[in-house]
Amino acid sequence: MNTKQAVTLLSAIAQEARLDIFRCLVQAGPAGLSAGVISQTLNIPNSTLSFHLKELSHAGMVSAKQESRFIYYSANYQSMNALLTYLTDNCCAGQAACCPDVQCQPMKENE
Amino acid sequence: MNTKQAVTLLSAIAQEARLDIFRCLVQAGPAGLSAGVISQTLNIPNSTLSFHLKELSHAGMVSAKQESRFIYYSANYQSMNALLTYLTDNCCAGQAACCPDVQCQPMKENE
DNA sequence: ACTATATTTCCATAAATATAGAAATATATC
DNA sequence: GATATATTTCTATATTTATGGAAATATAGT
Repeated sequence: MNTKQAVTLLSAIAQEARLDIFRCLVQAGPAGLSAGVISQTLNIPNSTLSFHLKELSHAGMVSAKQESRFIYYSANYQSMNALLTYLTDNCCAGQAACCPDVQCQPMKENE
Repeated sequence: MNTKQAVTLLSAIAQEARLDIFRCLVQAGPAGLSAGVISQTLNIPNSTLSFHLKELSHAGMVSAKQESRFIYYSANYQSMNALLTYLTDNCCAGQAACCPDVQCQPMKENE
């Protein structure tokens, strides 16, 4: 991971519609969601959604998989993880007193 | 943390100059660096740097502390951590098979 | 090949963002 | 109060990004 790559990934999710889309997909798990379902869930017009999905997948933040007429989009967890690692690498000048223990949290019932 | 707040933080670092600045500060630790040192280190003109520092601090990604003629900027680790947590919350539909163990890594000698 | 559904591309417009020189402001020292 | 240093604000310009309707493309079933 280098600065440019990280900026590409960050830019992809640094936008309200796309962050919503991304988080939807993160929570949906590896199976992903079709474009239509995302459009309905988040109330985003098709053409706008398509633009954002293209941005996300071009950046490598989500993956697309065609299945008959549907295209299933899913979060690219590898990219997400690489990005998080990049941001926290070597932090705090060795003081190790400032970083969280970020780990995958299984979804809770009430969320 | 909500979508808008997260987008604000992400937008702050989703830009090459600002990501460089931010990582510089992350690695510098809580003491931070003065604007002048950052300017020289990264070779960014004063006015441009000032613009980016304002973006970063306005977003809450860095903190500023005046000390005599100097202004010391430091990474806001709390914001960083909240952001990372927000991105990984409830991920993978409970499969818990996709997330990293992101933790503060003390700086290694050769870096 | 006709029809329905899913998604994307095209397009024009609107809005936000990045850049850096020059001038202004703030603080410190003599 | 004059001078030097640190940083910001002002300004204009250039560039990138977001939006959504309409048309186009792709896939599937009849």
